[in-house]
Amino acid sequence: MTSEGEVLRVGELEIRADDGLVVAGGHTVTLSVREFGLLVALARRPSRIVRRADLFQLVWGGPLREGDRSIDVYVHKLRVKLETALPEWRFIHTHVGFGYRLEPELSGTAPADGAG
Amino acid sequence: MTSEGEVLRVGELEIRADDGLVVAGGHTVTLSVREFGLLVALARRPSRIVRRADLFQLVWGGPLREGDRSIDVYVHKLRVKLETALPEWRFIHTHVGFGYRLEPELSGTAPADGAG
DNA sequence: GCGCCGGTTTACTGCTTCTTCACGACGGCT
DNA sequence: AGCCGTCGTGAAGAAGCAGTAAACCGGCGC
Repeated sequence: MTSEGEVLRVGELEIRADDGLVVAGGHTVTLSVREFGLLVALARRPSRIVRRADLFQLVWGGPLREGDRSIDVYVHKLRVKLETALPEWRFIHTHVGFGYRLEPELSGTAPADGAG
Repeated sequence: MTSEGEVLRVGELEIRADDGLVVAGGHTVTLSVREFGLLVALARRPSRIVRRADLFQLVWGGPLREGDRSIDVYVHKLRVKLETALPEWRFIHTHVGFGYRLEPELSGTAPADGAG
């Protein structure tokens, strides 16, 4: 009965893909269906850029229509919730013109990101 | 023998699954068959989300028919009884679109939970 | 037969979630 | 500098889902 199904881990995040449950540092994070789907889609390709069209296909289940901003809106919602749960960390990184990348990174502290 | 059968503990709740008995803080809580079944089904997956279809299968013993609201009704009944027994605590948490999760949580106190 | 009790179904209400829109910031290009 | 495409963000309306009360139904004891 303790079979846990698919469990994705990204930094302090524990994502139970089969249960619809996310735990951040021992606390349960409540996500909506879309938010959760988006997080799972990103978490399955950690540290890699996932194109917007691919995200839409995975979460919404259809082709991304021109002018559709749903992804932007839900990336924002997800960021807010993740930041509320783990203020120290940033998870979702934007790659303009390409897509989004999920990777834990300390916020506030200057990351070794091309700086230097 | 001191074998007590299956005893589930969730916070102040002590659920004697084989006896059909629930004790909350030394006080016995009287539940009907359905209420008890529901509580046991949730208590066997503590801190995890149990889907509505799974709950129905476990408690009612059949597939959840479309439009059936029995689960909602019994979750409500259960909440009322648990809250009467332990007003300080909330046990059953709703995850819209996913299911329910059993976990003791102080009412009124907002945990670090991005859920809004 | 009648009332009680638990289970089931229905109806109404309210909140959550989803979608779309609007405006502004940012960066690249001319 | 000005224009344009992309993304961030807040808000409004619509749709879906859950909370809740009450009606309805069948078994049981009086």
